[in-house]
Amino acid sequence: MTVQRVSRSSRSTAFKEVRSRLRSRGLRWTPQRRALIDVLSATDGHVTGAELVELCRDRDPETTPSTVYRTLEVLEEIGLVKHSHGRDGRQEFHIAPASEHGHAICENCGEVRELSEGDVAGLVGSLGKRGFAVDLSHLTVGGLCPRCGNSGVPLA
Amino acid sequence: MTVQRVSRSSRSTAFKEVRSRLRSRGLRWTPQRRALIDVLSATDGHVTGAELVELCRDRDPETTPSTVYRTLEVLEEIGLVKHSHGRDGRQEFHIAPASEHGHAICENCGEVRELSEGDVAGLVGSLGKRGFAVDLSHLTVGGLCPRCGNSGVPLA
DNA sequence: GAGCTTGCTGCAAGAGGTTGCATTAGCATC
DNA sequence: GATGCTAATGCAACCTCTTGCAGCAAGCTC
Ligand SMILES: [Mn+2]
Ligand SMILES: [Mn+2]
Ligand SMILES: [Zn+2]
Ligand SMILES: [Zn+2]
Repeated sequence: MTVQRVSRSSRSTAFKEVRSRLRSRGLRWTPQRRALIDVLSATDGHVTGAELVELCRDRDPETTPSTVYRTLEVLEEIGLVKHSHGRDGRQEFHIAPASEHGHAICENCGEVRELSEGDVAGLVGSLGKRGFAVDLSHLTVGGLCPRCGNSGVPLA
Repeated sequence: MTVQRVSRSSRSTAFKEVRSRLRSRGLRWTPQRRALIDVLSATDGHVTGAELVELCRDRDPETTPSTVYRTLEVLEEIGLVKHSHGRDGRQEFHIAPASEHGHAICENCGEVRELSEGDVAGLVGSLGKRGFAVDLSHLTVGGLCPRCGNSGVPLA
């Protein structure tokens, strides 16, 4: 009971924040956007665009993909989500993480691990010296994880 | 004249090499594969899958996308090409490079630069210590190049 | 609450790529 | 040169997005 009350109130707080961030840019608060934000707030980790479309359809079967994808763009502009690209290049979304980070993806089993600052410091510094400003959420590296390294036949 | 004769002969040598590499695996030498290899041998740098389909269609308007993409997979298995993923995650192909390498892509202007061993040494080492074997051709990092860093509005 | 502006939605079409399946055609053998 | 095994092709359908456009509706104003 108490738990539920807390989670409900924290969610509606999150809604108000997003709503005002949209409104301050002249953007609108619509049922479709509310539904997507609701879905996003209930997910952990990485979700693909197609998965988000499905999750929205669970609430409202009328959901249109183009609206979802366009809303995701808007939410990324206001900093609520970040996307990266999984193997095959599919989009994956995070609820805006405390810190941006890159990803390492196993090409055999699909396991995703987040990269630490230390992991990427060399690359960021090296490119930085040449004037290239790295966008951490678009730093993706494929390879084979420890479990797949000896046995697996690489896929992607 | 001399130049042309040399380039023709070096190309047909390349054909024979690929042909025998295919045959030794029980794979076949078809007109469609020959056309694609011909197209690939005439390209420099990075080409997208869709571009290759178009280039093949220039030679043979009957060209089917699925055949091209499947042939690219085969050519990658025998080591003739390597693919990586550009911004938006689209596939890009290289004629098998002397050394594998990662890519940095400007999210504003699309410029691609190849990463040196030094650029990625830290990341490869750091992941390596945790048992993750990096596939260099699937190392892509987005960001803003020197020209776009101050002015441009990021796209992808 | 009615009107108005303009952002948003839904639809249809299209781009890039993948997959299952029936048919075709390499190529090894005779 | 004909036969047969099986790999490769072409087709249709599908997946993940993306884009243009006409109509709809959020939300400001009076
Ligand atoms: Mn790939
Ligand atoms: Mn992207
Ligand atoms: Zn793995
Ligand atoms: Zn640039």
